[in-house]
Amino acid sequence: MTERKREILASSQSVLKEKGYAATSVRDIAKALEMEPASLYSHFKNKEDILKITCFDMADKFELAVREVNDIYFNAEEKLRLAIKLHVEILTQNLDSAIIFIRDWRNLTGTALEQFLTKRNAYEKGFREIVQTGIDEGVFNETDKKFAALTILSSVNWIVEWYKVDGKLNAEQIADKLSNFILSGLKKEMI
Amino acid sequence: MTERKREILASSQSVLKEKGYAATSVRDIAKALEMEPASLYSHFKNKEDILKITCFDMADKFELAVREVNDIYFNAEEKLRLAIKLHVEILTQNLDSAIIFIRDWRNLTGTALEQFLTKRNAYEKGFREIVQTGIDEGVFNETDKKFAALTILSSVNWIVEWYKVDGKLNAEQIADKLSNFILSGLKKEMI
DNA sequence: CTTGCAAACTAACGTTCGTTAGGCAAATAT
DNA sequence: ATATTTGCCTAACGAACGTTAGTTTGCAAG
Repeated sequence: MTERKREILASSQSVLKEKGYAATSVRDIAKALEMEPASLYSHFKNKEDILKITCFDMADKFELAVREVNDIYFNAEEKLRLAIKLHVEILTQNLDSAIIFIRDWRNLTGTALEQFLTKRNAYEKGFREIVQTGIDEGVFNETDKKFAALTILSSVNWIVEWYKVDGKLNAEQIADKLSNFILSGLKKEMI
Repeated sequence: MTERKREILASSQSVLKEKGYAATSVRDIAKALEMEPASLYSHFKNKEDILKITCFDMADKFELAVREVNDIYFNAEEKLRLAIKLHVEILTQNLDSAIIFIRDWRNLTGTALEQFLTKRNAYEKGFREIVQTGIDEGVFNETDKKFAALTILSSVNWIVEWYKVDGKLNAEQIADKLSNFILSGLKKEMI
């Protein structure tokens, strides 16, 4: 990926995050770059290509992060805290892409959609494994793993709806708050 | 609203929820109804009208529910459990509309968008008040109310992503699970 | 100086989009 | 029985869509 392509991608993502993939035209994207719509096709195969690259880049980042966490030998609480921290960091450091990843993946078609779902599923499985670890260790309440993992991910992903880069909370603080919120619900009370 | 209009609206929502508002054409909607695109305009002002009605109907339902909860004198835990239960019921009983409400409201324009956001804000405020009640009563941990309310709502809204009408969990069971998950995180430990 | 290449351009293609105008038939109201 | 309304139709509009073909520009390597 050339420097210029990365530049164009970043601008495209900034435009796409505003109105969503389907409601944004190639002409909108070109306009923000002060170039002709046709010029974009020197860099990208087509419009969906931009979406594909964005979604898969994000999916790769998340997949890598959760695999890393599961490879390291921590206890479950540490694992979950780390997973949430890495997730929040990826979200906040790539906010435009993250918004597109979360909202617009449905516009992928054909095999791209299938592959995306496979990747996303692997990621969710990673979270479920963390929850399972906690149950095995006896520190998390027995619970529907899938339900718990999805609930956790939904809370975490939702931050893109309100996170502002210059807000008063940084990624680590958000991750801490969220982890506390989630964990004290999941953790078995040790009386 | 005539019977026929309601019928067309329901079918439209069923189509819209699949690919999203922006990616769905008026022709797609008409096709599902086995009628001509132009005929839709006997019932709706334009395409956005369908989105508007859908989003505002849902917003009204939610707003009514949370106001009801806040009017009734319950303790905070009961209030939150009831609010979540009502919310889940509204979601699951209007799944098509709910999906559109959650995913596609951004496609509203002008004053409709403003009014929608005002309504949604009132709803979130209702949730925040419940959290506040709990803090006042000393049964919820002191916490950023806005943060807590948004996190709760995100978990609850996310169920539209995996809820299946014929699944093994009904609305009440989902609400119970979610409430337990959320509440034991929010509740102060009484040792 | 020439060649090669990357990145942009102009022009336009065929398609699909949301929407309107006007008419026709059946149901309903007077 | 007649008038009105409702619900749909056919036809078509202009605009916007994603994309392609072919060309020009500017820079870097030979």
